[in-house]
Amino acid sequence: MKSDGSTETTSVRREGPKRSEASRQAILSAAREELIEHGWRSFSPDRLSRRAKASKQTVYRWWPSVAAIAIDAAISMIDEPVIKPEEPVDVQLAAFIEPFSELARVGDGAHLLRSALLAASDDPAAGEIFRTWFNNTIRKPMKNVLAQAASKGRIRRDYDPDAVCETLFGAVWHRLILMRGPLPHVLAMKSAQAVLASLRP
Amino acid sequence: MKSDGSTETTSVRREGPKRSEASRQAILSAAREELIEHGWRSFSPDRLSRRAKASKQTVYRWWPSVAAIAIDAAISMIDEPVIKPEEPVDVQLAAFIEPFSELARVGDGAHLLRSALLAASDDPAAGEIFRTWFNNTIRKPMKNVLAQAASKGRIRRDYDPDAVCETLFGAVWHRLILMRGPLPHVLAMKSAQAVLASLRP
Amino acid sequence: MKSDGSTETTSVRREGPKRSEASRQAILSAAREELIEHGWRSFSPDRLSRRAKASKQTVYRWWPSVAAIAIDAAISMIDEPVIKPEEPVDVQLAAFIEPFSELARVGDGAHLLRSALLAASDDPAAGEIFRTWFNNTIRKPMKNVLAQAASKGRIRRDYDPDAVCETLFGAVWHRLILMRGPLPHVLAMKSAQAVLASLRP
Amino acid sequence: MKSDGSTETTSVRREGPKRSEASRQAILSAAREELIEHGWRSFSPDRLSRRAKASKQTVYRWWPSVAAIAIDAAISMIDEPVIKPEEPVDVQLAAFIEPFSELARVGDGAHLLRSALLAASDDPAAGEIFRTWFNNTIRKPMKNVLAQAASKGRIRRDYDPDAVCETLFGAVWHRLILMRGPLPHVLAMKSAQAVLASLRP
DNA sequence: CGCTAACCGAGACGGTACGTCTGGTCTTCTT
DNA sequence: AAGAAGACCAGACGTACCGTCTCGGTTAGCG
Repeated sequence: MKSDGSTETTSVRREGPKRSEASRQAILSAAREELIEHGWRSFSPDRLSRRAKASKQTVYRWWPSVAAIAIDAAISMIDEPVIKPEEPVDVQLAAFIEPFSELARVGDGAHLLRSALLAASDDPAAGEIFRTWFNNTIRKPMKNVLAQAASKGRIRRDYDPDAVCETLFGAVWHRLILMRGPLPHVLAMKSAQAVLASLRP
Repeated sequence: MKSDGSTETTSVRREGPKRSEASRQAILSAAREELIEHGWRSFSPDRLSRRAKASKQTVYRWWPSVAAIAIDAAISMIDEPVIKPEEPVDVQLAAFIEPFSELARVGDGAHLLRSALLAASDDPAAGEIFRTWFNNTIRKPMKNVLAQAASKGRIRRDYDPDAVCETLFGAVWHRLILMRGPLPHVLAMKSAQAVLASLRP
Repeated sequence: MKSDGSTETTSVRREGPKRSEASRQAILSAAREELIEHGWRSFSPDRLSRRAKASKQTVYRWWPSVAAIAIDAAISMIDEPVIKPEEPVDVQLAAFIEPFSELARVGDGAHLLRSALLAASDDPAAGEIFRTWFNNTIRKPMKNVLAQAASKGRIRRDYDPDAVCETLFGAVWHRLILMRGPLPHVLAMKSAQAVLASLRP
Repeated sequence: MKSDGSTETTSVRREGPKRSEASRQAILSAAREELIEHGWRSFSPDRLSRRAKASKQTVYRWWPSVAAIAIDAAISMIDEPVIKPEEPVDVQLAAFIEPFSELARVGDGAHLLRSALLAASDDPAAGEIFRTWFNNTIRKPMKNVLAQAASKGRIRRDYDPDAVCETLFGAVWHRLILMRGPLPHVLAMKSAQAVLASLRP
């Protein structure tokens, strides 16, 4: 997630005070608490600014929408997947899901995650933020893993990488959003193995 | 959208201290329009009752929550899946997805569907309504189909029916909720075949 | 306050296509309680009919407005003044005020009286009902008393009867409506004597 | 009715986190119109804020109750009585009533006045506001006038100042609230003279 | 070292929505 | 025909929230 944008080397002179990092953190932190307590539909800038002891002006100055805050707040809690090329393919695929199920397991992480996904779905612009992040963090690396596997002959050559991604994460959304069920540790491996089973060369 | 509407012989009839079917239909119809125009987060009982020319009292009298209305409004647009036991298993499985992708293809059906899913996720009680419907309409019949297929030796005996359901519909949710992408006609068959490929005996 | 209530030997009898006296009494009685509890501005036909176990239809059928009910409910509690021609003029004049201050002294009578006066003032039509009653019960008899007194030479011949009435009851309204003060027993006599003092022949 | 209104040089200025005087005036002005058009019982914060183009929040922020607004709106239209000690006592007493009958004579002033009095009677807290104003503006100054007159031997020494006030204004209330009659110019002097007649030394 | 500009918390503003209660009307069923 | 019951549309209730605006104070860096 692009948070501050410190690359302003060109002509746009930023005179005077700079963005308060303390305020930014307070708002994101308050956002997490608010999303967990009240959910996405009742996520209100008013309560947010009150809880963060920040003025509404400050909130509106730095985020394009409340949905963007929700996504920002949640994404910053999801670790980057750690892929080790030397491991078997199923383990590598499962590694993409791990950060999600890990967050969903601790405390009210599932609620936070769900709220952010709802925000991404509700607000098209904010959804674009999420999709960009998802593409960079999940979809592209996964494509690489699959390409590698295919070149080694582990899976069929006529596989559809997007369909694989869809299937793997579809199960996550199904449990998280619709079923409000848990994301047990084994889910990642079971999904990965099922997908691979359908891709046997 | 309007299914019967045949009773409107005179101008605007009221039928006394019984629930008015005309009012119910007007509210559901207005709900569909509101969800499509404004989305779930801005789905307001105020605007709904104004559009339906119904009093808010009437809305609150007959539905436990706005989320319940959203789900009611969407579910009533989803046709029951038509399963023909004599057809191949992949066709039967695809038939469960068909009603969804069919609705998503016409007009703003996708938006309506997405809004209802958000409602189901936002409001736990309303989510229960959706889950009950999903269980009766999709999950249980699908279990029967799978059991039949297993008894005929078409698929492995150690299959997990919930995982199959999860995988099949996960792709739908992924496209509908997160990617805001289309649900092309072939998706149903492709998903069904991929799932079956992983269940080869 | 409950005037009949004795006929309720069986449960709740209904007596067909005549106006139900039981219903009328129940409504008036409930009206008194409602006016005392909630005051005029919050006097609601809804609560009234609920408390009286009468349908709103019945209320609207027999009274032209809620204000009329309030006045009806209060007036029926005010005794007719008892005038004895053989007594001194000041006693006779004071006798007109007595029923008011008597009602105001018992329980929440002052509140009931005040509410009815507000109703009479708020609703012009209902005000007319009150004025008619006041004219017949107070103003005309008082005029007779004054004419008698004048013919006996007790007061000046150029008195203005309406001004006398106005002065006597003005003090009552002042205390009752604006000051929310008590109407002590001596007030009637003091007012009467003050008025007479200004009419000495 | 509009007293200054001169500050509106630019279109509609807002002046930040201080109370907006423009808003206050708009609300009081709208309140006067609403009270005249609909009376006290139908005086609704909803319509008031709509007419004043002010938000309901703003109304509730600055007034403790709707009744308080009604009283504020009316009182601000009643001029302070102008008492000249060198004039006869009856003229001085009449001067207290003059501002009331003056307001009642112009346009719908009587309706406005009546509505405010009903508000004062309906709401005990708001009534207290009115009583405080009445005490400071009418009762205390009148006591001074009477004390002066008594010390000069114009009236009896054993007069009751509250009874005098009650009698003088009782006639006003009687006409204004109950009889819905006019407050002719002569009323003030006639009442004053009648009261004084009963106080002859 | 004072000026200026962007920052910040605070909060008033006109609006809209919340879920509940009420106002009058109407309809059905019961007596 | 009268009455109890209650559904209906309309809209008021007081509170909470929306996004915009203005205030007064603070802080950086340029002149």
